[in-house]
Amino acid sequence: MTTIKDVAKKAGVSVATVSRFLNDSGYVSAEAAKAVTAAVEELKYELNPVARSLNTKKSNLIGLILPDITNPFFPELARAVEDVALTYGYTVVLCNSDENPEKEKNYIETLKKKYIAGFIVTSNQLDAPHYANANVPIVALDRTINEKIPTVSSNNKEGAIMGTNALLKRGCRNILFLRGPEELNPANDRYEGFMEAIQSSNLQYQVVTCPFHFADSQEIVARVLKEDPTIDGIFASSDVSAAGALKAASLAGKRVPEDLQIVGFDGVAMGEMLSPGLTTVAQDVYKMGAIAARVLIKQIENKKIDQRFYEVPVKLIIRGTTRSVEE
Amino acid sequence: MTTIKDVAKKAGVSVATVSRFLNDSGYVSAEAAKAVTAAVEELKYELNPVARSLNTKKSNLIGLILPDITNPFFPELARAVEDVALTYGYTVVLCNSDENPEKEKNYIETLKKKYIAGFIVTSNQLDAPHYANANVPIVALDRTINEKIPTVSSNNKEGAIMGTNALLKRGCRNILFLRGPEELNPANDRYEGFMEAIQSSNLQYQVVTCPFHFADSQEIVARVLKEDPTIDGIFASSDVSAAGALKAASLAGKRVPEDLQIVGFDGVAMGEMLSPGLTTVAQDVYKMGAIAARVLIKQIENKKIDQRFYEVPVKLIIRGTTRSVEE
DNA sequence: ATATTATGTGTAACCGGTTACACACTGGAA
DNA sequence: TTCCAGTGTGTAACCGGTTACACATAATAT
Repeated sequence: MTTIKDVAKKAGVSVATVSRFLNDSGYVSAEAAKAVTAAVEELKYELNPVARSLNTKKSNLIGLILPDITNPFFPELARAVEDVALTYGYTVVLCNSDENPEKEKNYIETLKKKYIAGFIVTSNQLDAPHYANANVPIVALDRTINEKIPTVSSNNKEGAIMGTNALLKRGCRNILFLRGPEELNPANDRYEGFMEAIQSSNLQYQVVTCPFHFADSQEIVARVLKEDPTIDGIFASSDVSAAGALKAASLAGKRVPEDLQIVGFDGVAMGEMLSPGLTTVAQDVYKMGAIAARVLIKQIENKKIDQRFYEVPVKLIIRGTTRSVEE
Repeated sequence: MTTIKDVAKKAGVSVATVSRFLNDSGYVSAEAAKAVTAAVEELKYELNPVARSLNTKKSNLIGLILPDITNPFFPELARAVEDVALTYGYTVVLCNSDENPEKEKNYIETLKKKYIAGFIVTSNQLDAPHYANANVPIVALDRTINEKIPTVSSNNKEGAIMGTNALLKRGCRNILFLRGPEELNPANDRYEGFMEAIQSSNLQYQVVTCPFHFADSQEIVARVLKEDPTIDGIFASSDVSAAGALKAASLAGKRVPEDLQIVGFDGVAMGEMLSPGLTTVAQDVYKMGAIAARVLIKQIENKKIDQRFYEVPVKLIIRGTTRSVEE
């Protein structure tokens, strides 16, 4: 392995000069620069990031902390983060937290020892002291914030309004809203949006809390549909729940979308594969991840951040679980 | 930050003794051990992994190279790898290669500079020189091998035989096999399994190549079904293709499973959400990832590896796209 | 009693960089 | 002419560990 010393020797300068040249710090004469460039080229010198880390106390590692990569929402996020990180020369460390504060804390401490450059976090624990005291750049994704931490999320409330209106516009008169878990901030925003839209309509509705889990959702919807057969629209806070609803509906002999219309939230690929295809409020998950990564890197590199909150717009995708609009 | 020197001073011994104690290398008296333990405790000393890496030329980083975490097959794999890595004290770096040898090479080189401990790779490029010359422990996952690299995969051929027989046993007389891309080793093994099973039956069949992609599969199946309406069974080499087939079938007015039975391959969660639920040959993806991680860590830690090939058994999951067995 | 071997410890070099500091030189300002 | 700021460079300390080596002592073999 060739080291900075080899380069210095070959270029006929000191290691300090080589280092200054490589880091573009301090003065280096044109002459020296040329000699160093040549030596680097000739020796195929590549800087050792570990050695550098040791004295700069910095690295180009980014920690991506998310509950569970297995949850269909996160892979795309991870992909976006990794793509952006790569173009800026950063490396992504994957951390599945299972929403467990202990695990999160553990990751943070372990990685801080490696001089990690920053974290992108999807967690409810963001106000926990290990974040506040982390003393490392952080960006919060999807979930809420400690006021000081930049946050990227979908425009959940707006999306919920769009989704609700989509059902209203298509003639639903009795809507079931599948509300997500109360600990989840996005779920609350969606709930708010739904309430706002439905209340200004004066139509009948009901709200049932329902985890973002297929089988549970199916069961819950099956029950509710039996209790109240007049339900003609379901707005689920997640696509997985919507899929559960769709299954429950078809098992209950409801025709979708003729008897019952369904709208999901998320826009995961699976929605397209269902029959009929799932109408949904799609998040631009990739974009969220990409923005989060960029904002984090800006922080890391001490560039000015223009905003503290980034809301990524959401898009209504019409497929087969809703009817065509009544004019 | 407390360093090994602080510990040495407080314990009244030299740094060498502290280091020897911490690494359990060389001789350390009981007395010294006690003093060091106490000092570590009192100062809350934690070893700096970067400094250690610098001279040992080792780290506890594991690179996970896969085509695209967004592909539903991989998150579970990643999860398993990360889980196992965590319990052994390793950290996982996520690398999306897009099956691009240049990107793979890049990751390998970048990470080798960080003294990465080893790689888990899902790639077709495994014989490329940058793997052969990588000079780092590697485990191949799902895809094939350079002879020398330990490999973990599903029992694809056996699985294909099971899937085919499931259709045969349920009375299919004209089966369409959706073969996966020819570059993919698992796809070839599945093809082999299908051929073996079907040929010993003397029944009619046809094989169509079809990417692991929903919309493409749907289109291909729609066309084939139109050309040959007597097809009464489809065995798809992936669940995504099976989903496409299911959609095409229902759009073509075929009743599943009455007129047409479908079996997929993979066992992704989405299969359950379809209507009817997808019968499929399920891989134990988590297990594959976990085994790969364990085998890699064994290699890293110079423990003996008992095998070179690990075949993880596959399981037939019967759901609604197949009929009950004719006795 | 002497030669080995095993045990225990500290000093200092080293891993491969960065950077504080000292020093030299140049050119313009006073 | 003198002073100072700006430019350019090298020496050596330092980041926080590991480890080769030298040395001392205790235990065992001969």
